[in-house]
Amino acid sequence: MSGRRLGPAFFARPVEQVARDLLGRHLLRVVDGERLVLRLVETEAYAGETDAASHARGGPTARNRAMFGPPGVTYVYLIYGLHHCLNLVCGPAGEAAAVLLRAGEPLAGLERMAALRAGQPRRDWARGPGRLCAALALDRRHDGLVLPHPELWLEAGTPLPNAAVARGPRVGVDYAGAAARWPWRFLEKGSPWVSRVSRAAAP
DNA sequence: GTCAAGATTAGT
DNA sequence: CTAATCTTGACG
Repeated sequence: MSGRRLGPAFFARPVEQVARDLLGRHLLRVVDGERLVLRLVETEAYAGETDAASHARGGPTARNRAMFGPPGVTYVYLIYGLHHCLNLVCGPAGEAAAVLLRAGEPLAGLERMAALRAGQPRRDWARGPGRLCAALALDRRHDGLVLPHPELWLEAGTPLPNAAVARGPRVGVDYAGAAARWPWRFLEKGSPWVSRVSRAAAP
C-alpha cells in the first residue's frame, strides 16, 4: 500500500502549506468495490472570506457550506453547470479555506477510469479539476464528506522535494484583483499529467 | 422577479 | 474562439 491514511491533523494547517504538501500524495476512491488511485500533481490553495478569489468570500451559502466545516471535509461544487471540482477543507473550522485538486497521475483502476471518462484519450483521464472528478465519479453527492471516508481518502504516498515543485498564480480568477496574482498554484515540475493551462504556461 | 458571469472542457 | 448549462449575487 501507499501508506497511512491522512486525517484532520494533516489538513489543520495553513492552506498554502497543505496545498504544497499534497503533491505526491495518493487520492484513493472506491467505485463499485474497485479501488482507483491518483497521485496528485497539481493543486491550488484558496483562503476564506479574506480571499477575493475564494468561493467563501461572501460568507456561507447553500453551495459552499462545507467550506466552513472542520479540516478534512470535502467541498464539491458544480461549475458552469457542467463540471464538478473537488476541494479539501484546511485550517481551523470556520475559516473556510480549501485546496482545489486540479490534476493527478492515475496509478490504479485505469480501466474503470477509462469507462467513466467515456471515450476520452487515455492520457487525459485526470488532467484538470473537472476531468479529475469525472474520472473518480465524484459529484455534489460527495460534498461534505469527512476524510478519511470508506469510499474516498488520502494516503501518505511520497511527498515531493522542493526541487520538484513549481508554483504560479491561480487559474481562471482574473476577477479577484491582487489575489489573482498570489502564487498559490502548485504543481510537479515537468509532469505530463498537469492540467492543460499549466502545461501551456510551462517553459 | 431578471440577469450576467463563473476555481471548465470539448469541439470548430 | 465558443457553446454547453446550473448556481449565485447584484439589482429592482
